[in-house]
Amino acid sequence: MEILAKYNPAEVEDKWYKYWMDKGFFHSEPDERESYTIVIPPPNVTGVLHMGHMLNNTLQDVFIRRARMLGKNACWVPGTDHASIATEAKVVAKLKAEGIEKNQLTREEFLTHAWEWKEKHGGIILEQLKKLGASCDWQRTVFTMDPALSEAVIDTFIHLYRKGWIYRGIRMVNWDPVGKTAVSDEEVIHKETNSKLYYIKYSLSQTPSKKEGENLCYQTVRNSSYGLFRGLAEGRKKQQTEAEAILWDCLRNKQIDGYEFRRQHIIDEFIVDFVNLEKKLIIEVGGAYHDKPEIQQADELRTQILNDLGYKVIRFKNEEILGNIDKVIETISNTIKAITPPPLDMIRGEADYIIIATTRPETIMADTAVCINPNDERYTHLHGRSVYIPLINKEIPIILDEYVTMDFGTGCLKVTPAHDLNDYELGLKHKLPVVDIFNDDGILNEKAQILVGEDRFVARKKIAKLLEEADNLEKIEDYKSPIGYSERTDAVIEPRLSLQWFLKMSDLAKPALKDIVDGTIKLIPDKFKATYCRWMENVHDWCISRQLWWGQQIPAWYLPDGTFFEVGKTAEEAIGIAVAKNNEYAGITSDMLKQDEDVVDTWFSSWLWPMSVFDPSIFANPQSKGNTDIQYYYPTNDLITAPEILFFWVARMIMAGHEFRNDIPFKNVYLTGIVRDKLGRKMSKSLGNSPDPLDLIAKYSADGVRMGMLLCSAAGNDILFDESQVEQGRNFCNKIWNAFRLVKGWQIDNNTETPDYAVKAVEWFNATLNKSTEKINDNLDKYRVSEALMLLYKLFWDDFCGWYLELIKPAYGSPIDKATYEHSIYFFDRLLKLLHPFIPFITEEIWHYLAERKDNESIMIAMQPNVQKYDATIVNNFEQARELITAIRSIRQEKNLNPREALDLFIKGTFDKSLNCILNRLANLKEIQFIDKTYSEAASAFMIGTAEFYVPLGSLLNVEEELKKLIADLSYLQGFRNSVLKKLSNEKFVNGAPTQVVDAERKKLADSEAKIKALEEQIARLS
RNA sequence: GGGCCUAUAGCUCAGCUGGUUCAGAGCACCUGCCUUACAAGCAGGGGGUCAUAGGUUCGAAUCCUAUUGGGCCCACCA
Repeated sequence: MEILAKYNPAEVEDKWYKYWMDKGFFHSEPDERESYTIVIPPPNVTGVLHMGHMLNNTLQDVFIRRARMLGKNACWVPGTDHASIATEAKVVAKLKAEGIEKNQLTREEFLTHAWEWKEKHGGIILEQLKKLGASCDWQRTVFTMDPALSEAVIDTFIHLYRKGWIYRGIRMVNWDPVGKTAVSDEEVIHKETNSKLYYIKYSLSQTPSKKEGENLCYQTVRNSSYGLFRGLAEGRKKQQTEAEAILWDCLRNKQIDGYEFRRQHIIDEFIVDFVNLEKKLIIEVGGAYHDKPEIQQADELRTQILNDLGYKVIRFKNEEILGNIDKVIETISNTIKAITPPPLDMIRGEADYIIIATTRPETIMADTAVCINPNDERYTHLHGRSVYIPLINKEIPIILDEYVTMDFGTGCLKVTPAHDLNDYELGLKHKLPVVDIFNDDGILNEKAQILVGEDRFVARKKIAKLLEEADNLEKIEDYKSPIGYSERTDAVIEPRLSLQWFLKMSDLAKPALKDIVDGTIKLIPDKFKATYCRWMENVHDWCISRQLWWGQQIPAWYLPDGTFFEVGKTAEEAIGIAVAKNNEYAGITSDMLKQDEDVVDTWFSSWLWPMSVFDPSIFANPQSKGNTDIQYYYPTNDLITAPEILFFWVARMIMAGHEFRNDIPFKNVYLTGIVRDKLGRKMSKSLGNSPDPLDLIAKYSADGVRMGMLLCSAAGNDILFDESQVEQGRNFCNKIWNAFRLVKGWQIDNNTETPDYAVKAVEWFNATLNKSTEKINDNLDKYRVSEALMLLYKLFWDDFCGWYLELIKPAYGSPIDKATYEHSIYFFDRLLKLLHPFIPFITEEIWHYLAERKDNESIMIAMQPNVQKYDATIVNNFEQARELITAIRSIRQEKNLNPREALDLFIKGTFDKSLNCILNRLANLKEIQFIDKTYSEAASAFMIGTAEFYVPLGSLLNVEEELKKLIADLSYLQGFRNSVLKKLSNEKFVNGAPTQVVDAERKKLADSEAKIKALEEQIARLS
């Protein structure tokens, strides 16, 4: 048999993958064994493999391969997701590049293109997974738009609709103007974005012009009276509240011949109580202060100024209003009739506008109110008034709501119910109309009146200019604010009202919450539990419709006039149901009905995944037991996925599991981290910081890449990926190969007796192998994959190669005895089996060389040997010898001794004599003597545990240095002993701590004292 | 703004029930070696006040509180 000096992964990996496939080792059928099932988180059908997939799928493969080797019937179901938005976007882009617009095509034509695209590009990612070594049951490969699975989605829709959980409603949705579809909250990414805050003047009157200097002649008078007036404002307010309220009730309801009054208007810095701007009539309500002469004087001045401004002023005392309101109204009515209306442009005032701050000036045309906080004292005069939208001069009311933050912007908020979620809610509360000025692609429509046909962002720039020209733009500030972007198209999300289908979540969420709370389903790591629970407690209804073509078309039917008719799998079914409910529909025929244009959200198919991959027929009849597959494989065991989709996939699968199977979909959810680059940035195409996994495989082998990923992948923690880790993985594979070459290169001599050292080495490695296997299994059972792998790494590299093989390897050209050889092969075999789930290819390759294999054999279906009992003292004694050898090598290095020169060794204390052969072999010793007194010659002395060791060095010994070392050791030990003493002399400790701990401390004390004694003797000897 | 997680060697991280497996691993680094499996290697070595400040305890990297970094999720103040 010829073994290559250099391991050739590319060839080997392809060879064995093909072998596994040909032999059908990946395939699973239900049998009497315990099942172990994983369903793949289906990657996008048109996606390509990225580092996140690599990590995720490597982990799945490790779990699956391990389960298989533990004798379970392991089944890993692969498949792809149709990913409606992402795929449709790609197809649209591809068509566009060919000069075809989507809107030129019919639905059927478009879908033909989409399917063609899917056939061509779909499943590339699955082929890539094969390169990685994924042991998926490819015969079971599923696609979320396979006919049966699509039908399952439709059945689910119908089932939930009949249950009353799916409804249609107008909602504010996140609109993607590029994808022209609604997206779920989860698909919106909020990014801090640089924008601008526009301060826009909204006029309080239709002709807001203030001619500078016109009123200058009144300046002096005004100042004197105004100050006085303001000083009394507080007292006035209290006394008049009631009277004003009564009067306002009448005026507001246009009880005076339909004339409109405004309350607390400012005219030339005077706050007047009520004013009719059209007729320029001011009504003042007054109280007791009128008696004071200086106030009467001020009032007269005030009236005079107002008169000069063209206003007619009438006054009522509080008592008059409270006494006989009818008479008051009559007086007002008579007065107003007598007034000839002045031209509108005469109306003016100093603060004849308010300023609102907005980041979206292009939506002002859709404003239907301006909102202020009722507690905002700056604006009390605006209560009940209205303003005019600049440029289009549309009057909108000022409304009051505590929702408005007083200290943000100007404290005035423009309310645009059609284009902002909060404004929408505010609009609902205040019964405001909704004006939608955007088309579905974000272009302004005719309702905007101006800038019709412009894109929203172009309109923003243009309107700023228009506002500036009209003197309506106060200022522009730079501003950072979080903006929602579509996850799929990266377009800025436009909040938009539309008619969508929703799924009621409250009832579905309850059992799914309970499963996680009580641990029926375990999250690994469980730090995600809290987040999960909060989300499930505050779950929102799920908008399940998408304005796309690629996906499962919603089975709802509409009458020719567009009104909703009925839900049904087919038009005929819908008619049947509708007619049964209402005989009036008897005349409807299927060709009159039109199916809903929209498809369901992709997750509305993915949430069925753990069931639909096995038996998609159960959704038509949720009571059915389902086929053998689903009965055998469901619930699945582990789900390995990313925490970012915990909510919109994992949680929903749990919900669907309860709804359709009355059972959980999986027992454990292993959450991987996000793969980041060295600098901690998320790997992404746009950053270009993600290596191509296939390039990495080509460079470092699949085994190497798997190993590199796994070494740094503690569950739930993000992993900072660095190529050096993959390099380490490759180096490890190389190490295994070389170890194998060594072992396989030996000549076996049946007649040679096993040397002592080999007997000892075998004895020790056997024990240490079992001990490590136990630890590795324990870690794997707890999903500590990276730790398990690191233990294995050290077991192979350090223990097996560094010590075992070094010990037993015969001199060059000499043969090895049969027993040792066979033991070595046995160890190698066990190591390979332990390693196989992590690095499947090289282990398979070597395993086949290791012994004669039959045609159908493979390490991947071999059983993991059971851990055998081992003698811990063997491991411990060997450990002592190992430390001793290291110490001797260290002395050699320090003293610069020729490694070929043999040294003597004196031992005082406990040491397993039978290991002398090991010392001789690895430390090149002449003589090993046991003594019971401190060694008195010039020697380097050191301790391992309580045993003392001396390496005579004669004149080479540097007494001063040696002393220094010993004294340093001594002082450390003394400090250590003192701390232990302190503990032991503390009654609280002795009484309070568990006896084990106290005993351990006692032993520490005894040991340290023995050591101190020995050190003191050594120091005495040298000095 | 609300919540959660996190801070340990130059880097990436273990450290599980507070106590000799408590200060660890791998990588990187330094020194010496091309020794017949392996320089993608071998042998040896130096690195840390466990973020800061308090507290609980006989005893704290570990538990509590606060502060300060870092991250994530939710909510969006126009």
